[in-house]
Amino acid sequence: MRFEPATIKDIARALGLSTSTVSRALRGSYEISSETKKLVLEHAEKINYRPNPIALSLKERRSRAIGVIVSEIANNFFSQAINGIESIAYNCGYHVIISQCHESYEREMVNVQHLASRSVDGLIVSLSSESTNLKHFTDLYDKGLPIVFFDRVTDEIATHKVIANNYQGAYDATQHLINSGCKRIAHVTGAPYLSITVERLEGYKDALAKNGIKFQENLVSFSNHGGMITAEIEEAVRGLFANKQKPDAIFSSGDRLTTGCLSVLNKMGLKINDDIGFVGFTNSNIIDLLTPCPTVIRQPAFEMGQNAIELLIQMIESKRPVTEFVTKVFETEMLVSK
Amino acid sequence: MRFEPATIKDIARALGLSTSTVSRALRGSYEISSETKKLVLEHAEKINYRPNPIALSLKERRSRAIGVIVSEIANNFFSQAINGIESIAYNCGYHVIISQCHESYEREMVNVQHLASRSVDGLIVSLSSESTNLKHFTDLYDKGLPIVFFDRVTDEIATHKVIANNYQGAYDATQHLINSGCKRIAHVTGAPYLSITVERLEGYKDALAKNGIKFQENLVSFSNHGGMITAEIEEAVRGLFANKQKPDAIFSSGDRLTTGCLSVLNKMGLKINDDIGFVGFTNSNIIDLLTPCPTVIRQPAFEMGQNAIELLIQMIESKRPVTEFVTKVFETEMLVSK
DNA sequence: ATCGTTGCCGACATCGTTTGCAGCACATGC
DNA sequence: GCATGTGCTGCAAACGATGTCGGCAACGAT
Repeated sequence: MRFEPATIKDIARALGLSTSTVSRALRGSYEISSETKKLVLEHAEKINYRPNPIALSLKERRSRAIGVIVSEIANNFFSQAINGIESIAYNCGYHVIISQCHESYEREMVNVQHLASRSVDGLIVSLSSESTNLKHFTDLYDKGLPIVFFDRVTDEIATHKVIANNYQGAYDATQHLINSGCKRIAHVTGAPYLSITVERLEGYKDALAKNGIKFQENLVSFSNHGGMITAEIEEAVRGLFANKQKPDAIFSSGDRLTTGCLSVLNKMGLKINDDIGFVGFTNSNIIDLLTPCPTVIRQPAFEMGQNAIELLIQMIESKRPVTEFVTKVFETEMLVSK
Repeated sequence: MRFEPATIKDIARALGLSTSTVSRALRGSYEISSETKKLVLEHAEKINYRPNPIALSLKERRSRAIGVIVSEIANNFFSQAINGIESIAYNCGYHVIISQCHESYEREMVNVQHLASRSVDGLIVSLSSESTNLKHFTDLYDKGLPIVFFDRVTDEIATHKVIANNYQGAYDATQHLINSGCKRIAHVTGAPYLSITVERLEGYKDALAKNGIKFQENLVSFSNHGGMITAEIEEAVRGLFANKQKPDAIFSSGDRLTTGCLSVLNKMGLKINDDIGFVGFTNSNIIDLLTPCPTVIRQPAFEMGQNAIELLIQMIESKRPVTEFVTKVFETEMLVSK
């Protein structure tokens, strides 16, 4: 079963013209008589002709498609960011191809190859938890494929980056818990190599230091799968409570980690705010339905997505190689529990 | 700035061979000497050669890409279904291109055109709220483009369909509310033309009838944007409470509608189960964090996605036109509030 | 009558890849 | 010595569209 769309040849044959004439007539070239143009346009309309973008891509060596690689779309932050990306791409005539790596290095590598070989004109990437080796990106980037990183970025590649002010968000979260009287604040976070993990950990540590609270290694728990695996979070949280001095608050660093932590605390019968302080990074839009509603740090995901694609399109459409790169930092917002 | 990957010609030139020989060597044809093969393979590896899929698509008139059109990915049901689609597509060598129509007919039409003209080999579609005219699908379908509908389907096109047992899910939901003692059960649902709306409404009505409760028009509220617009739901819910006899329960029919209703009820200060009965269709995975936790109807979204793509791939790879179509119905699951 | 111009159109190459066919060199069979 | 076979390789066409080049008519100007 095959789908056979009309081609420029069909029109040429039907009208006894050459393909070049038809092609020119369709794009309204001045060298075609208005009579012929009319004929061609009418027949094209009649047989519902659409130019084949595959042929165009081959000819023009560009696909007007851009690839997006995130760990999971079932994550409020990413789905909102993708909406932002799409909103701009759509208006600029670009198609967005979304790819999930499910926090796997292997999968990320395969997806990158797949997208690159599908001739995307550029890539927007948030790194997977497992990505320490970035060769699959540098190889392509060095050959000239434009890449913009967002959220989980890397210092190893000099290009545009779009991130949230993770440091400040984490600082604010921690300070908020301290202001609420918490003293043993645990930190549940993602894979240790990720930029977001490092930055948020910094903010957490600095807030503690500023308030004269000693940082304790055993109050930080890294989850390598970033909350994708429920059992991992459960182990992390229970591990924190196995300390001889239990934490009196948790600061969680990521959408899935936050919902995961809340689930586990719920399962353990601990009430947020009453039994234990809680602040988490999340972009969930039903977080306010929880009673009591936890304090959360929200990232402007939509705007971050928009900014990332704007930068990418700039790179793609730039005549000469881009050498000046920006790192755009968006402020986070703390929604305080009522 | 342009990305220039290595081509078969580069290999041919470097090795003093013709492109045909290189092509055959790369695919291991028996007519190429093992010596030449080795040479070609090694050089291909060295310059990191990848076949250009655009050129392949043009030649083979297929793209090994399938398009998915849903209203929004920021919807638990859809993001889970997409994960199911992806899991199978990935293993079968197909690429998934996701497209959102945001419940807009216009947008759906543009996306379909865009995908079709991008030479996708097939389409998996859940209709938008506004789609009554299906010409953009029938045109393509009649020309031979394989399409599988899921979730929101149509009778107008004879093809494979994958749906949940919406009737039974709605029936169970309503029966559950009746069993809990509710008598004036309101129904907050999506656009009236959608198959899911009709089927769920049927189930709701039949459950009422079976229990000797008279169906009342003014207890049903249709939201044309399916919960995407918060204000619309708020108006819907408040409208229901403006009846002289207020409802004592709400049955909501859709992921975003359910979370939307819960938000509005929360805002109105009404406690689920205590002040008002509630059951809703949703695939949210943090619904159990709500206290009290509402009873929900869950669809096997992942499996539905898997089934849809299996059927689509069957159609695509079938030698002769498919004439026997199945409508696969998946049972829903009711998770009763504890 | 010749030249230049203009208006209109077609032949052909191109993008990267596959594939049917042709051809060459060498070996074997008679 | 000639036909046949076989192992290997190259040529060219094709997929759909664009763009460069050149050609052909008809016209006015010389």
